[in-house]
Amino acid sequence: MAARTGKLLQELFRKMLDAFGAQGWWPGETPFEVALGAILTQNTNWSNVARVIQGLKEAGLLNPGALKALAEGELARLIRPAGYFNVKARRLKSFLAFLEEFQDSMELLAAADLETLRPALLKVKGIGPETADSILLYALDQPTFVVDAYTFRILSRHGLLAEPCTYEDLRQLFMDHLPSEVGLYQEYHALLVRLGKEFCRPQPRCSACPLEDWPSPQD
DNA sequence: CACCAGGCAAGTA
DNA sequence: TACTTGCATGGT
Repeated sequence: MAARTGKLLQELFRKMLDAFGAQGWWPGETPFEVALGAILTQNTNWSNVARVIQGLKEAGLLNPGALKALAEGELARLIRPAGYFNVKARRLKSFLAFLEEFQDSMELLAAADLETLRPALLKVKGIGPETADSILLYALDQPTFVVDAYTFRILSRHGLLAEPCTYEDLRQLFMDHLPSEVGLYQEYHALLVRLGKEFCRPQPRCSACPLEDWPSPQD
C-alpha cells in the first residue's frame, strides 16, 4: 500500500457509497449525546447503547448538570444495558469533569483546534484514540479519521495492510491520502462500519460482499 | 451452547 | 515496546 494508496482509498469509498448510500452518522441529536454514545459504545453493540440513551433522555438526564449530580453508582445502574457499567460510569464521570473545564459546553469545546483538543481528550481516563476521534469527528466536526476494528479487518482481508500496523499508522494513512474534509471522514468511517457489520465479520468469512474481489490482483 | 459487539487501562515481561 | 487480562450486557 504505497504509491497507489490514494487511488485505492478513493475506490473503496466509492464502492461502499454505491453499495450502501450515505449513512448519515452519527445517530444522536446533540453533540453531548454523541459524545456520551461514543463512550458507551466501547466494545459494545449500538442497540444496547441506544436503549441506555433513550432511558436517560426520558429521565431528563441527557445533560452535563444532571449527570454530574448523580452518584457514580447510580449512574452505573442507569447505564447497565450498555455493559461494563461500572467502568463506563467512571469514564463518563471523567469526561464530565473534563467538560467542566469548558463550562459544560460542547460548543466551547468545539471552538478549540484539533491539535489542542485531541491530546487533551486522550488524557481523559477512559477516552482512547477511537473514542477521542469519534467525539472530535462526529460531535465537534473536527477533521480527524476514526479507525476501528472493522477498519483493520476490512483492509487486512483485502491484503492492503503491511502489518504490524497501529491505530495511529492507519489514521495517518487515511488522513495523508484523502482530502481533509469532515463530511468525507464522517461518511467513510460510517460506511466501513456498515460494510463490516454486514459482510466482514470475524466468522464466517465474507459472503456476497459488495466489494467482490476488489482490489483485483493486477492492481 | 459459543461467539460477537463502533475499546480502554493496568499489569506483566 | 508488545502482549495479556478484566470489564458485562444483550443479540444471533
